[in-house]
Amino acid sequence: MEDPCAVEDEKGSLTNDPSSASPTTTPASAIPFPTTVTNFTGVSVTLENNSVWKQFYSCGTEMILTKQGRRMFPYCRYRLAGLDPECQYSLVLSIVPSDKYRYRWSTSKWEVTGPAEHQAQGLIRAFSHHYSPCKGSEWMGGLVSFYKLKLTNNPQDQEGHIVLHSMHRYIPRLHCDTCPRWESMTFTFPQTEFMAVTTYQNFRITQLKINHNPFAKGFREDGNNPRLNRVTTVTTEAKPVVKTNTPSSVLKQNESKEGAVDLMVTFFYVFTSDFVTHYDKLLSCAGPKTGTSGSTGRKPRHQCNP
DNA sequence: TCTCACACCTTTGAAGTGG
DNA sequence: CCACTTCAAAGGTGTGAGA
Repeated sequence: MEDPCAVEDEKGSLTNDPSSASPTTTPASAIPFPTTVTNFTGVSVTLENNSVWKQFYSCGTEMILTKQGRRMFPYCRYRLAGLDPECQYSLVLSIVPSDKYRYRWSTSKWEVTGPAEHQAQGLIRAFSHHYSPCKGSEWMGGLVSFYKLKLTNNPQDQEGHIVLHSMHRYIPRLHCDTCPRWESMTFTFPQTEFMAVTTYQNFRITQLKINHNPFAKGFREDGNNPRLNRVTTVTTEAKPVVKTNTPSSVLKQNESKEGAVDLMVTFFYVFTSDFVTHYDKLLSCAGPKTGTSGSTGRKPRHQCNP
């Protein structure tokens, strides 16, 4: 399936309705977080969809956890520079607690309710790009997207999804390791921090998700959606109607495919400090792109399904 | 707080059609 | 044989009821 977020940046301009802003939110433009991080060796990583992340961060990003696994939205998409073109690198996205607390949603803000739950050893916490390892020139030649990463709250998950605790705060970290591993670099973007939840708590986050995520298009206001009409009727006071004149229309205008090669991702397990890869099937599905098909280069579905 | 069924959506390859 | 259109399947989305 095509990268659903490929046009979100170009779209970029979520309705900036001041009247709908929560008193506790921060204007996205006022967030000083860096778009590009450069380490001491000169390697730099750019958060490609930074504008979207900033909009979500200004409201307090929430990510849904489900038993079967839910994709992140927005997801992490990077552009790398400064790598040794001939050196082999592995790219891994890990998601780590950003503090040691558990939270609850109280009317309009998050409150600490106690210490964080203990994260059991061996739980899946990282996601390796399936091109890993790959030459620096190839990593730098396109975008590195982790849109297939899924989050779950199921400790028994066997699908390779990242296991998190609901109502805890996390932050993704990009690891760039040379192969063989004699150097490791980690890049973190504070604006990608999020709260893991099983149900959205902040309705502004729901609005942002609906406006930006094409898979949630059915919840946008178009005047002909009986379900949305129902929701509007029932929750007029609590949930202002989603405005869509911008995102959905711009989305149509931006249906041209993203030029850069959008690298697929796959998963791997973390057992203590050892990474055990098991993505043979996905690798077999990661053929070259053909024709006007999407940017994932996936093979027919019946071959991809485990 | 969490799980599940649901309706609606996008994406994609296969099948069908016509030149 | 090729280009184009149509269709169905897979899978992603948030909602809302109920546990």
